[in-house]
Amino acid sequence: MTKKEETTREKILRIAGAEFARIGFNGARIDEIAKKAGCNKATLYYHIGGKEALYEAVLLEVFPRLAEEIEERVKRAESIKEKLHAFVLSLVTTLMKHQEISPVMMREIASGGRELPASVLSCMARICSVTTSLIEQAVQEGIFRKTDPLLAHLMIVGGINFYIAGEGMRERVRLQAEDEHVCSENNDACNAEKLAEEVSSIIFQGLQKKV
Amino acid sequence: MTKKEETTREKILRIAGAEFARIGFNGARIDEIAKKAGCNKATLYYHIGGKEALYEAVLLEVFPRLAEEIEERVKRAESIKEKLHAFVLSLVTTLMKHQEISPVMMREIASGGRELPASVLSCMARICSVTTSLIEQAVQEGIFRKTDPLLAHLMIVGGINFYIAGEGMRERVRLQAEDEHVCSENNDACNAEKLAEEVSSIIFQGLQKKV
DNA sequence: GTCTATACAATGATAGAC
DNA sequence: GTCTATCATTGTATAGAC
Repeated sequence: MTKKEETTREKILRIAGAEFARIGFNGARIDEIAKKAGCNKATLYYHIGGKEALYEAVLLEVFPRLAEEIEERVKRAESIKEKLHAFVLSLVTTLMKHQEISPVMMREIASGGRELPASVLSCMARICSVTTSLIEQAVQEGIFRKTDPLLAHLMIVGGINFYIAGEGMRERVRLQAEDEHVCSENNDACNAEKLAEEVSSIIFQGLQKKV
Repeated sequence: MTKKEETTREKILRIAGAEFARIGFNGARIDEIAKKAGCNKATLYYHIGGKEALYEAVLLEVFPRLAEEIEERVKRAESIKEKLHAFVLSLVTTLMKHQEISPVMMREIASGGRELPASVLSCMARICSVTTSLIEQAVQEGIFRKTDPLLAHLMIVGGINFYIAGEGMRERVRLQAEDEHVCSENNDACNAEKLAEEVSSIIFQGLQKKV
């Protein structure tokens, strides 16, 4: 194992990821990222090369690996139910580990992926394809009723992203109205296993063909 | 009925909504909004008063009405199943009618609602509360199995938002890879009724206690 | 109410010393 | 590879004429 010291480039990417997640591409400031990364703005430009390149570098640090992992784990699982669960668990685990992805993904979708590098776009398409073809297969086999696979996919992905990225907003809501009885005072599903089990079972049962 | 001519202020708000939806608060430009609204930048400041005020005005144009409508329609429905469907249909209809809301909402959640005016935040809390208490009630009555109401809520809201706001990205994906067989070549669930029926039935069936 | 002109700050980016 | 200093541009906001 090589020496475990973070290079300047790695540190910049890590900080930049957090900043892009917090306030988005347009909101993030090169100055701020450099400062938080403990280096000079010029140093950042030396290593990376500009704001757009920085953004792409951050995304490429995560998305290809995510797509690969999902494809692999789903393939390894056997039944439809297990494949579905593998997909959800894989997604949840990654999104919880890399907290910056959910916010960035959500902003990109909101923007119609207009600024998204093609490389990243194709990763998202791959991920989407895993679920939709899985569901189509289940429909063919008569396990699921006829449905729009894309919608089911987006209920999974959208639900998980809202759940994970939404923690910040829920906290703000809590602070604002301590007395009003608002949602989620006890969100105990916030460990990956539980969350994945819950989501995949809702979708599986919800799509099952009634006998 | 008063004369149906759009005032300058109304036009500014309409254009601003579209711009905030397209590129977010930080991305939107006062210059651009004024230009598209066919007026001068100074005129915009005269009518509204600043970028933040503009943002809040745009949101207040929609969110309170949305929250009210949802509460009202859900209350009018009778069974749990009908209430759930009323919620989803109401949400879908409004989000499809006011295309700018989904993107703005998603960006706000991504940002932890940090820039969100308290007035708007409370609307979102009200909406959230409708589903969660509905689901809690169903759990009490033994219709639904024990579950995290917030998660179910977010699967509905997240799924719908991803579905509606995601159209732009899906188009980009299609353009990029015309030959690759990607998701959603026939998304025929894109009318409000069908979409709502699909979502609410997945959630209802998915949460039902098995007999 | 709407315009022109402009002040003023912030920001992405670079040149050049060390 | 990292820094200081600086530039050019853009973007929010306002003053004042009409």
